[in-house]
Amino acid sequence: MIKQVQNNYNPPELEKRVQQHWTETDAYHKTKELRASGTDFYFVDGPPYTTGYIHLGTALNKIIKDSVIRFKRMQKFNVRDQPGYDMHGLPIEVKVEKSIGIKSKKEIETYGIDRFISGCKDFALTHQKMMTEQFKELGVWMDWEHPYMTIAPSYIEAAWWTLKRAHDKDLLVSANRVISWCPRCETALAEAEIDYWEEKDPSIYVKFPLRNEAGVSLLIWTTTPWTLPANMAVAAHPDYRYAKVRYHRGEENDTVIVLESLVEHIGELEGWEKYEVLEVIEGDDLVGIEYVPPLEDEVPAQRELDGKWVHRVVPSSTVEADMTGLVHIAPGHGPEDFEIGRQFNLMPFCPIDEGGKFNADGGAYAGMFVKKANPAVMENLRDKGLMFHAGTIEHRYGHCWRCKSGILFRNTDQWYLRVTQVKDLMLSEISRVKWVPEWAGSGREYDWTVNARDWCISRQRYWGIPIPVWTCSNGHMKVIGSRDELEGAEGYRPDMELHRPWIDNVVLKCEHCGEKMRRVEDVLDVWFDAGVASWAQLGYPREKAEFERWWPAKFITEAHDQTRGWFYSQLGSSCIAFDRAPYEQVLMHGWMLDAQGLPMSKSKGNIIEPSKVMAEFGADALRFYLLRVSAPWEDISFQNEGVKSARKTLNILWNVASFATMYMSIDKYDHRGMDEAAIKAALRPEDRWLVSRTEKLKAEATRNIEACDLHKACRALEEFILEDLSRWYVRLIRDRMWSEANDLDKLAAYHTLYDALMATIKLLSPFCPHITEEIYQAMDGELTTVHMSDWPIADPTLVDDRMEASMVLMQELVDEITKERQKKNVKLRWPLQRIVVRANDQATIDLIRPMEDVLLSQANVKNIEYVPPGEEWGELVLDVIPNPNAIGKVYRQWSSKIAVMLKNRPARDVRDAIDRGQYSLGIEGQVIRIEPNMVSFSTTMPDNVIGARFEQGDLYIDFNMTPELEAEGFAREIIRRIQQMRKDMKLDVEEFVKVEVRAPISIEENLKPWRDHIMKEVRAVKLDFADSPQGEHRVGWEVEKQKIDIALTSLRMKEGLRTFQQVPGLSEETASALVEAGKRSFDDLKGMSEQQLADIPGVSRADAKNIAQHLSRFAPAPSSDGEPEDREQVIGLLMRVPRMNRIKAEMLYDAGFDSQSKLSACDQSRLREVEGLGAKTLQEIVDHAAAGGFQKVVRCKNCSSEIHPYEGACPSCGVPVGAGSEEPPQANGDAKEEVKSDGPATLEPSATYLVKEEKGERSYGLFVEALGRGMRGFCVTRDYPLKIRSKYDLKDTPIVWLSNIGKEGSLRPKDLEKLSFSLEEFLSESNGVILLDGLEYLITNNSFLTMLRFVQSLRDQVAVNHSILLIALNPSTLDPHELTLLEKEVDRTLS
RNA sequence: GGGCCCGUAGCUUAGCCUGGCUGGAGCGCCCGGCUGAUAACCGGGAGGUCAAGAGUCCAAAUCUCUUCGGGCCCA
Repeated sequence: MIKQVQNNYNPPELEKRVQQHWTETDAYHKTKELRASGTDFYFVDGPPYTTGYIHLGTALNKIIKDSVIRFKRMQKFNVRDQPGYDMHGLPIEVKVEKSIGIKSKKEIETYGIDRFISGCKDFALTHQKMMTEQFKELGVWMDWEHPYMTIAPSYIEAAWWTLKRAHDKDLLVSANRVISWCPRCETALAEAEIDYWEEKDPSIYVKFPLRNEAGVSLLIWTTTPWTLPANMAVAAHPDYRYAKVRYHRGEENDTVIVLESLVEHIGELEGWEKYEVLEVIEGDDLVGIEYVPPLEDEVPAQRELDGKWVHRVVPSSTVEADMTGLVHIAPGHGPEDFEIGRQFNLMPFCPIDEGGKFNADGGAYAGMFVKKANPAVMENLRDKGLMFHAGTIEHRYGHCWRCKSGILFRNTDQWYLRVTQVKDLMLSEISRVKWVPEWAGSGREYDWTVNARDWCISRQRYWGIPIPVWTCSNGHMKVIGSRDELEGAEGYRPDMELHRPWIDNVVLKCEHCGEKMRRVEDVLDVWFDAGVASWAQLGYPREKAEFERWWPAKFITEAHDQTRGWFYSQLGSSCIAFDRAPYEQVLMHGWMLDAQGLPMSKSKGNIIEPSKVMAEFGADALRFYLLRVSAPWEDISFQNEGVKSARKTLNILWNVASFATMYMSIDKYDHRGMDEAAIKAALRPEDRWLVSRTEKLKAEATRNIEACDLHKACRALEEFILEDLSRWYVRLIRDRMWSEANDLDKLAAYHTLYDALMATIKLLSPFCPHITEEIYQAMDGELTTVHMSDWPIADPTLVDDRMEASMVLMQELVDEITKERQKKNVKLRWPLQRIVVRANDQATIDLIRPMEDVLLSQANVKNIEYVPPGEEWGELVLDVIPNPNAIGKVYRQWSSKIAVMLKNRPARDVRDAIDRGQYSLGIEGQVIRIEPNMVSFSTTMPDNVIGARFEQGDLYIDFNMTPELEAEGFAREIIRRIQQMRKDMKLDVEEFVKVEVRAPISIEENLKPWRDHIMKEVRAVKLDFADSPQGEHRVGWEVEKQKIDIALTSLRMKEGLRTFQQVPGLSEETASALVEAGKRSFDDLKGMSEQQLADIPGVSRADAKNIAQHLSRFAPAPSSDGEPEDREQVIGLLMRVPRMNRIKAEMLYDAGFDSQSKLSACDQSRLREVEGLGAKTLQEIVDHAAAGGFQKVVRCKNCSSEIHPYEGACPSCGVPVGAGSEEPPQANGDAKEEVKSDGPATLEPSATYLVKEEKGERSYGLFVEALGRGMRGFCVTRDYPLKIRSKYDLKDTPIVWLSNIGKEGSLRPKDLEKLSFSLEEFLSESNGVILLDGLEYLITNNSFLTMLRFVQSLRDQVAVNHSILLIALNPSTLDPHELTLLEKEVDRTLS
């Protein structure tokens, strides 16, 4: 059965409910089971690093994955969806170090590696769990119970196996190379682990004197003086030209060798007075020249270095033509230097230890930290006269990604994967993989891989996968590929921890020499962990079958930074292990940036937490926003407004569902029980149109998702929901829904709407899993969850382009008519006699004809007429315009007379004749021939007809009113007013009413023929015309400048039904029997015996017993204190609570809250037991009680007499006390005094005034006058504050400017809380006068009711502390009905 | 410094591949309307140096080049 969805779309609540539904029904597992026999689809989750809370980027990542997985499942694929977590590595080590309070590797070893590793493991597991919870909140469905974790033994084994495989292929090597090194973490770092930022460093030019040519030096440049002690050579470009320059500067003169083209520039650095180029030397000729190392005295080790090329110029084409063109080479301190060193057999001399300090080889600098040695080195150079120039430079320098220490280059022994050996394979694999967007592969990934170097996979750390290499003292090594291979080894147990330090105690026996083999101490680069994910998560190599079944991955998706990360590490390790890429399709997505387009980072403080966004707008809105806003591969600059508008879209979808389910549930519509053939035959053109649109949507959404254009799919869905469904189709079928009969016409509309809505939510469900679920369930979906549905497949035979073209035309015509109506100020409620269409061609008319009904009903027009194509509309008034010049040339003397005669002839005759050739007329017996050049013609519209254009023709709209049309217009106006009043009274849609109307006699006559129609539309059982209408709710309306009073009385049948259905087990039939018998509330049943109840027709004995029991349940008071007090009095007391209405108040009374004391001491848990009481109302009661509302004595707004809390009205003048604003406004017979004078009234304290005026002159006048009497003032205004201040000379009176600009002193119109806070603060000091100008603006931005409440509360505060409130208001900006309500709340109205 | 991507209204964006009508939306702003889907919704208006410059072309937001700015990745 179709159930009505809840009234309001409240995402956080809804999403919680839906997630609970999923848990309770085991929806996730059922969905997976349903697809278990489908085609396998291997999705591999890129594992997020477990450092803590997820950020928006992580959220986006999982949202994309979840959407794709859900989509694939609906397409019947059996998707493998194991989530993963990356849990090893330096970041966690650093966090744990911090938490323990230690800083270095030595301290870790003192602390105990075992304890440290346990800490790391705890950290990783704790954060993994936290992240899982957050992913679940996003609505992501993955196999959360079975994530793959890089710390699991089977995972570690897979990494070992991969390394063994590399070893077997001779791709795993140990080598001494220069690599980046973090001196704090004392470990090697991969390029991916280095952060770069601008930093200041020395920039020095140093002279290297030539050994065999005194007085001549090579000039080199460096930013790292501390590398000079390790200098081994100088590189020159063999193809460049160098100059030997003799320069003079003051006393000093010297000769240096530099690049010829840079002489001038270098001269400027040091301010050479003059210089001469002694010789130009080809770079080639410099090669081999020997120099004296600048620090050979300080670093004695320099003298002991030997080799052919040591301290000589070497050739290198890597030298660039900048700085000096000569490069200092220290093979122990730079990768390029190392390469050159290897080429020329220079040893990589590196006098630096692991902690970044000079060792004994560092001579004079031994023990110094490298950066600290810089000044000492420079000092020494200066002393020796070798410092040519010293400055500083700002450049990008690398830092450890975790601890931010500056990196160094050291040469060390590390383990490498020889990626360079498989590079060609990797490149060809990249070309084979499908990348989205295409350039992610062909551009980025390809370029990155082209530059690939061997991958240093060893780290001198603890928390990582231990490198499975064991060596013996004779240099033999063994690589372990699985735990089985450790079987029997000393210190090995099958269930042991495979991490350090435990694994380090496993000792093997060397197969070659029998010596003990120990594990090398290093652990693996954490990037390698994730690289093996696609087979490690399948348990390979242990679980071969799983691997055969799933591998390789069909689809992966990560952000663009993974080009060098996961995309690459997977590709590399897979090419090594399996000779192919481990994935077939890669979607590269973008990053989340902040609103300014900058990356979010903790240091910038611009992090936006997904949970906060979800709490405000819901996960669905966040998901929809992120997927819709731009192409997946583009970065998203996060805008709160965007999420808000996504929410709005979903809200509209919700409204459509609410609309559909409301009527369908009332009519007990059963979609599956329909006679399809009969429905098909009954479809109206507009129904077939929606069907066509729906089929197109299915095709478009499918195509776009399959192309990974998720944004396009979302946009198509949004467009359909907003334009086709909500703005158009729902509008078209309103009248059909509202009809009472269950005829085929209505069922056809239900059927169409149902199908379209069902298709929409299925198509939307991968993106917004919650809202679609709730609607699906309400629409009586067959399955446990919407996510078990099959993906809708478009039926092209139902697409009807002609119908769509036809509808586009209808929409255009309706728009045109609406626009013209607006210009003429004729509301849509007023019917028009006819429109006339003059189409350019017959085809256009043929498009309009089938949809005439749509056009007429939507434009509220009675008839449509067509002018045959090519002709003019016959009713256009044709005028003849004589051309006196032309006439005068021929008939000079008669020309003016001819003109007059022409104008008086029937214009159509004249034109027809002219069209045939000429027109003749006679003057004084002469025949005058009028030639075509003597006249022209013009047309004008008939009276009250407006011409408009549309794409394919002209349109004439006849605005002439007839008494019949006018009557209908008035009828519709009255209907609207009554509907408004029904709404104010919060009546149920199905409730019946009695209506009394007073209208001017002419209107009354007009209305009489429409009486039945009005009654039907507003569900009235009685409609009378009376001089003084009586009823529960009375309102005076102004309709077309005529006063009309309407009074409404509810029959309260629905209310009664609802009340009686609260009795457990009471059927709807029995409840209506009670209503039939005139009973409306439990009160009406009180005192009745079981017998008396049973005597009511339709009430069985069992029912009677049931009712009696229910009544007695509420008999005892909730607590002993306080006797029940008078029902009306207590109800009156309750009615003052905001959101309260009579039903709720009665319920509370009946539930035992029947005295002032009980109410005042209201107990929340007791209140919660009262069935049918909403959380908000409950809160209002509690707040009201807490504020002493049930005891407060207030003053009458009318006569200022005291009113006690139990009094519903003023004891002296009878004016009712203002109640909660949800209560229907009580009509008030006694009109309040309206002061009609222009002079300033004397403002009385404790009063609130409403000043009705176009401009604020009077209210500001009164305000200034009050200030003049010494009162403190406070001004709230929409006007520019400086202008107001000077115009009224407000001096230092505080002014709050209502404006959206958000500057100081201004207040956004939505920020009511701030406004009321400022006002309260002002009022709390002492009494004063407040001018509130700009209420209209506040109403526009909030809502009328909110502002009414706001005014009420302000008024009450003003009354209490003898202040004055002036409200300036332009009455024309408000609905008369709203104005009335407002006037009732103030003490006096000035106009 | 290099590679890739991006730059269109105050903000978020469509259009660019494949050149051609008045550059299209949403939010925000201003004005108006509607009222049994309604703490909604609808219509209208203002707002554009298509980052800048040059080139190709009859014609450039669109193609090419240069410059500037932003992001990612590298050096």
